[in-house]
Amino acid sequence: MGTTTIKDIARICGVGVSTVSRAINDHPDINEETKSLILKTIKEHNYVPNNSARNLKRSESNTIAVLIKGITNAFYNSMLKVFENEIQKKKYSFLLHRVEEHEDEVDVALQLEKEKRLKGIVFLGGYFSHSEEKLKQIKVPFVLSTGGISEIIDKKSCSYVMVDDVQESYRMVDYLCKLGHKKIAIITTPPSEESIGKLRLEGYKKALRDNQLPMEEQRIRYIDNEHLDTFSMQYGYEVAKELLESDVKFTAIFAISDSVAVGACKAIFEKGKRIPEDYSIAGYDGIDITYYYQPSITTIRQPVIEMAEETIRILFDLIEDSSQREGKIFTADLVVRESTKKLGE
Amino acid sequence: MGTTTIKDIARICGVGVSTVSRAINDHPDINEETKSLILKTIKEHNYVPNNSARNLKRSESNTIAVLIKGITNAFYNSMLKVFENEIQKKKYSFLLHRVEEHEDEVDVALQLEKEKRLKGIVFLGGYFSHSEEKLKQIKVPFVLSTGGISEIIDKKSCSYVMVDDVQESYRMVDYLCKLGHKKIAIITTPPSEESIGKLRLEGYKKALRDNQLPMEEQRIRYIDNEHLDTFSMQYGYEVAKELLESDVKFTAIFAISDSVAVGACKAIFEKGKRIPEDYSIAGYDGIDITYYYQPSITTIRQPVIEMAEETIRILFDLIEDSSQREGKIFTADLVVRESTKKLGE
DNA sequence: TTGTACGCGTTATCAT
DNA sequence: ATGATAACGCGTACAA
Repeated sequence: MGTTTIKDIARICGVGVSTVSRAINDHPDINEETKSLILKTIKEHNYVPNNSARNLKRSESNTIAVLIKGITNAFYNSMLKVFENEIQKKKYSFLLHRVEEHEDEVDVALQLEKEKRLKGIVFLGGYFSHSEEKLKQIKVPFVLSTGGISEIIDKKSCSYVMVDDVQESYRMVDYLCKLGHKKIAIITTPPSEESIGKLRLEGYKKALRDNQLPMEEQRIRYIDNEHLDTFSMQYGYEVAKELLESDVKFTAIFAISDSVAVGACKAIFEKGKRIPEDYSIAGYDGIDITYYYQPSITTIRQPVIEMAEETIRILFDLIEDSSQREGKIFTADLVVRESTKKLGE
Repeated sequence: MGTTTIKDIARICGVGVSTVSRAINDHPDINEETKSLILKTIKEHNYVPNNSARNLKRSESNTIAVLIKGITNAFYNSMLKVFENEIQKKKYSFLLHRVEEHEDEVDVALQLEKEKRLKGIVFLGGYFSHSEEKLKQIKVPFVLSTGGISEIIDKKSCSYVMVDDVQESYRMVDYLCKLGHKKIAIITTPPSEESIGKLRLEGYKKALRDNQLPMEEQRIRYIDNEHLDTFSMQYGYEVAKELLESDVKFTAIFAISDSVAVGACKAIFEKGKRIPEDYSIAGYDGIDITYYYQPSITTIRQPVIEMAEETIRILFDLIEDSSQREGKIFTADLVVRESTKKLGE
């Protein structure tokens, strides 16, 4: 014998398979006694229904999938908690699926949609750039959440919840300018990398321009090394170290993410310099460590909880009211902490 | 029409379904021309095979699943990378599945085993406590990796890779004792919580005993609040704050995890105290931030890469050579950094 | 090389 | 309330 199936249980109980099915799925039309008998034998024989067969037969499920690319980012966790709760509250079930870096998230979605008869999809994170044509293939409601949406995508064609990365990084750099910093370095991703770093760099450039500051290529910093995760502390450390050892002048660093900022801080401390007395440091994301780091780090905090709530709200609107697509751009907070100070004070 | 199936493709191409199937699955017995015609039409019509049907029909797959409980822990990521690579290298496919806190990981495994015809399973993290009887139900090879294995489980009955949490936390506390600290507080999980914290607390107690130091209940610190994640920075912060505001004397804190240690540091700084001059702080896990924090934090570093490699090695041994169960306990490193110092120096 | 027909394990429809 | 049976979409023996 291979694995126990519904037929085995039926045979053992001396009933038909449909009766067993009824027992499993809490159907009304079934005698309480036979039901409990069946349930008992199921336990005894360790019978586990085969999900593939169920999904195949079922014409629909109540599953919402959350596809997440680059699970590394710490703040996804708080969003996931919200998703989980809200989805459960609505009596749907929740499926978290991690998308590998090299995979195409839309392809994965398409597969899952068929395999699990999804009711809805949330795309979390990642730098979303897909042709409209491809997105059209997705037949169930979906929402793009967090993470820059490439300009390639027509925002009119799908639902999304995001912050404007260009504007928010502009906000930070502008703040540094207003503090009197004129030589602001940025630690960003290499140009070859399709990522949110592009957008944040753009905000940096725009802020310098608006503040009539020259943009020096020398102060745009990155390392092009595929073995280095560009959103890690180590990356920030390495890049900042190179910067400090060069003869490029600067009084502040804007790091593309909080983790990178932390790494940069370490490099600065190693050179015997102080923060913010010698250099001001700013991050982006608003993860826990910025509050707990010593000194605490100035950052851009995305309203992750609210964004997650809005994401799921929109998704359910789409599902239940089959309403129109809906997009929302959130404003982030500039959280001023100890790592930045007015120049010359 | 609902969704396109293999039949539709067959009809469109004017061939039989089996030919289409052969094209999809790279079977040898097929004419190159018909194959490319089929592949072309598949693309054009955006046909996506239904995985549920495939899994149902397939008697076996080449999938290795990694079940992970409490995805929060940062160092799981490095292990996952290893798993992913090694599994790919062996031409297996990799399935990551997150297990919710309230779910039973073995039940999930049992389901997945049937649904996906798994070849093997890795249980990652979590405080593993299941009856042998339950584990016996899993028919495919599996390895328990990282995370304390409850004493309930007979280690002789399954394969595992782990560090001895009792011994390693003993190592750390013993080190603190040898530095001259006689009043060492511990920030741990509440007794109600079934977790790895129990084991680390045990090591703490044993170390005090062996160093002829009295064990003061007052110095065993925790907060019993289900809304607080006990492995978070915030938890460390809150507990340390309570400790500092009590009149309990101590010169060192051993935190149950690095994140907790970071939180504790913050609380200490807020009170205007210094590390390590006023208090020594020690963590556990060896995550990135301990190196980048200011001051850098003394910790126990688990050899995660090696452990991951060993895990996958054992699993493949089990699968391919159907060899016997195998267990390995790794020794962790005591990484001495700036956050701890000899008392009175 | 290609097509037909059956079965994978389950749910749903229809009798009974 | 219960049981037989037809799908669900795919892979694969087997026949051609």
